[in-house]
Amino acid sequence: MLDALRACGLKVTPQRLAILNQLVGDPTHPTATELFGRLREELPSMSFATVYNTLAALTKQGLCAARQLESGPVRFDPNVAPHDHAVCDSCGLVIDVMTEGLAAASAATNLKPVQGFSVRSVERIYRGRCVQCAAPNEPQTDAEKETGD
Amino acid sequence: MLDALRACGLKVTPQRLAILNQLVGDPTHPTATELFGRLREELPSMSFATVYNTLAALTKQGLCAARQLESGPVRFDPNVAPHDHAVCDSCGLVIDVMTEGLAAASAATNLKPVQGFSVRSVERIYRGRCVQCAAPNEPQTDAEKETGD
DNA sequence: TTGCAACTAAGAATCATTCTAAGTAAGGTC
DNA sequence: GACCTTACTTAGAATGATTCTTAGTTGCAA
Ligand SMILES: [Mn+2]
Ligand SMILES: [Mn+2]
Ligand SMILES: [Zn+2]
Ligand SMILES: [Zn+2]
Repeated sequence: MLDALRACGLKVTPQRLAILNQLVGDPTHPTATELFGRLREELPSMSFATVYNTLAALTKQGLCAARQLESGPVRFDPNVAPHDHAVCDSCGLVIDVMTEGLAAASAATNLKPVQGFSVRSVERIYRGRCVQCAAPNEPQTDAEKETGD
Repeated sequence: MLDALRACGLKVTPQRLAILNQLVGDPTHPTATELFGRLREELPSMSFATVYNTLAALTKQGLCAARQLESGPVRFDPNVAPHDHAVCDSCGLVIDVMTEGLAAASAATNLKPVQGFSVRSVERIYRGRCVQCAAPNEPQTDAEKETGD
């Protein structure tokens, strides 16, 4: 953590360590607001702007990635390796999907120019319903997720 | 146009006809603000909220699609057939990319459940630089696009 | 025609994000 | 270890996108 910051020329501060620790290993693709909420007790004086500033700095240095998978706030991803995402239409859940086999080969193929574009990356978004929400009886809403229901 | 609105139970109003006419056949994936700007002379009294209301109604009825391809405002797409997009890192240009051959087959394959998700659709986003911006001499910025430079 | 639900206009409100100004502290230098 | 410089943090204002509210208007079915 500490080394990762130094390695890319960012000063090591308690705020940055806390944000990076919170984000690393979190597979839920949290928003800035979610991270801010989780860090309030650890660093009660931290400003919201610092969360945005820090996430922007980390993103620019490639320590995390910003993803806009749907309308609403940007989500942050500690997984900077190329991968795809599945997004639940019903509850908003986002999970990583590793491209594999034929798909991976196809992704490589797709780095060929497309209609004049010089392609730097290809990402795929699977939309549908997660396991919870696909179950016919109890579709989980965003509101329910928040109350832990 | 007129029929399309009636066919899905929406009342026909001058505002809706104007918005739909403006959007249909426009391949640039305009934002609500862009559409509002273009319609000001035709319907000077139209409210911004009406543009949003109408686009939401059209989207719900499947007459257009809302796409969040990057951070910033949502873009609207008259092309509701499944297709992919290429987005220019430099100037923001968005173009349609039709999936073809192997890629199309792979897309069909991908409608299999992914890690428990029941997949409704798969979309792909190609990121890179458009023809203008890939040219080494005169990369086109958003600002330049607006002034027509 | 008439009635009413659906629609529109105007502006306030909300949400996400960025900016500004002033103070603070990390980390290199002596 | 004290000092300096500059990057960083804070608080709050500002901006931009979108949604909400309320009151007035209109498409269109009966
Ligand atoms: Mn991810
Ligand atoms: Mn399109
Ligand atoms: Zn779900
Ligand atoms: Zn471009």
